[in-house]
Amino acid sequence: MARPTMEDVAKRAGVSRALVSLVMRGSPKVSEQRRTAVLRAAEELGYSPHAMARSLASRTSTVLGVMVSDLHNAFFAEVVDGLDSVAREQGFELIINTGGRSPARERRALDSLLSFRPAGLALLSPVVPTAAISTAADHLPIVLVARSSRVSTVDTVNDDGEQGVGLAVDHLVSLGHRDIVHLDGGEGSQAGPRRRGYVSAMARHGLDPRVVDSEYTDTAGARAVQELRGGGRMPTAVISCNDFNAVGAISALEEAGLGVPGDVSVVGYDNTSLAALRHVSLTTVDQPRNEMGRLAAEALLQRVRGERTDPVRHLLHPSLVVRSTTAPPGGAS
Amino acid sequence: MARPTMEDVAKRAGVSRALVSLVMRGSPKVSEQRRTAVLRAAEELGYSPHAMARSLASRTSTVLGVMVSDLHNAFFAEVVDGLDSVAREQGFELIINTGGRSPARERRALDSLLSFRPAGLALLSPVVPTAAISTAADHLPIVLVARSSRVSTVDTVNDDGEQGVGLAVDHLVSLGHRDIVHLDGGEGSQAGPRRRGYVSAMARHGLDPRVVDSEYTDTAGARAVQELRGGGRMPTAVISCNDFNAVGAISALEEAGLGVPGDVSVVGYDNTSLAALRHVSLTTVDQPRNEMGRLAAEALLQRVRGERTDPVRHLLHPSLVVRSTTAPPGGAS
DNA sequence: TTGTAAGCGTTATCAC
DNA sequence: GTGATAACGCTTACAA
Repeated sequence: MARPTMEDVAKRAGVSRALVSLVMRGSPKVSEQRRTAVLRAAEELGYSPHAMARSLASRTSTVLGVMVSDLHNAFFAEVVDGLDSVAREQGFELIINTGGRSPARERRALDSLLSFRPAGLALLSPVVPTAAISTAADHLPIVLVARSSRVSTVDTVNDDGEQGVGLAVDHLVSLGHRDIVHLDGGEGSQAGPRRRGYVSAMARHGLDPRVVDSEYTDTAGARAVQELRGGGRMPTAVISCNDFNAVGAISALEEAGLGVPGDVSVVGYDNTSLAALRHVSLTTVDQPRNEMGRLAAEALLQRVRGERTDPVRHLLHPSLVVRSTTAPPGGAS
Repeated sequence: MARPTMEDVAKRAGVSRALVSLVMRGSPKVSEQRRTAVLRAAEELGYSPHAMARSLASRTSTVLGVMVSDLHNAFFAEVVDGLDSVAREQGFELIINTGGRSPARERRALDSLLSFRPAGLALLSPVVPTAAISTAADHLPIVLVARSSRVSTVDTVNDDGEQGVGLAVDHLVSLGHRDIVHLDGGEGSQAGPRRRGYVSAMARHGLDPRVVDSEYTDTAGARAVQELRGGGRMPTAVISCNDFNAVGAISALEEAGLGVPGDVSVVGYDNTSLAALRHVSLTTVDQPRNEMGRLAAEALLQRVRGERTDPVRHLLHPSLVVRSTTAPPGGAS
């Protein structure tokens, strides 16, 4: 059960521990003969280097910590993919931990990650208080994804939610819609910019904004539509705060006998895999998630290498993906 | 930037390093006075213990490694939740890594996890070769989730796919269906048991099985339905290998002008959050994912504590969740 | 090119 | 109760 150590390999190869260390790290100043001897001994013993001991001795780390606030949301999976590919390219590896969208669990996840002394930390849509983040930022580089912050020592990567919802409004207006409602994300992350984007885009087109309180879930989307029906005037188009909400809205509309997009057009946000399902085929706003992950990793590694100390704030351009849930108002179903 | 060490805390509190260590580990044999002094010093310095150094010195680990084959599949998120809660209860923490369903990436993820010398390893639906797994199993406890294995040194946790699909067949037969097709998962994990369950359940009811090759994606499900239409006889019911496949099948059926469940009933597998969306409302087979995670963690920790060396093979009972995509054949749409 | 020796931050074993 | 001191597995000057 006990794993072999460098000492074991050294003994078997008849060399010193230090030499094994050099071979393991691919140093050029080792004779070919010794190198193969060491490598063979390691192979025979099934030796693999002890990352923790290495990091302890070298006072360096090749680990980036990632805190994913919610593993259930596929949004983060692609951000992690982006982080992973850049990290790997540059010789770093990821360790992931999850916060379950609870500040308490997130705090523990953060501490756990920190206890491994990673070179840097990426927090994906964290809900922990800013204070905890800025304290941690005193000790290592931190990048926030899908959460903005004014802390001057952390980098941030976000999509421009204002612009994204603006694209959705423009699209609907160009189709001829004038009565467009926004189903709001409430306290949810990034809900603010999306709402602001809606309001200002409507104003730009000289239209009256109508915001209905809702949340980032499909039942909330359905409920919002029911409220809308109770309230009297039905809009010709709905812009949801995210894809889940949009799907809930669609099913409530259909239950009410309203066709999508025949009677009401619906636009989502995030372009999750759900939106791409042919059964759903939702027009939605795409965030460049993979790119966000890549930029986050790069921001982290720049700081790790000491290339930069000023904070960087990436604001990426979202794009509209037109599918089958939007059409001119009053068109055939 | 450099983090404070135990030495720093000791100095500030005016005690020895060993005493700080005792306090950090909550030893009872420390005077109340010194304890609070140490704790305060640690707080002021922002000290947090160095997990790697601790593990190195104590020759123990309180870390469980988790390799998630595919972060995009929400199935695993709940398994991780189960693992996490048990691990936490027993004073362990998780570090997660992802394999992206590629054997090469998975190997790297495995090595990375191993390099932290965790107390045990949970592999969620891994695709790495058995050899790699059994080699690793020589050095630490390993549990496989959603992947069976005959390796005598690893534990496994699976749902009984045969039984699960049997439930689906029974349900459809009790509704009056006799012409039931299975859309097969091909090489996918757990596709074999599901197919066998279908065949034997059909035989039990004296019905002819009909298996159509497919895959675990919605486009594959749609394609299989198109083949079925081209082939002539349409069944009255379809059992998909998983929920994604089922949703694809539904949309292809609807595009063909066939109502679900009016003309054709559809059953999925996994009870993912997708199936629960009201817009989908899919009848499906539920795996007790959280429970699977909990059992996996418990199996691991039993071995870690040396309480057991014989392998354990958990085979959990799935259950049927009846929603809106199944009805008697020939019924109204 | 190779070996020796001194750490890295912690725990464990003793004495006091 | 408290404090030295020797590990843990590895890296890294520095010497040889």
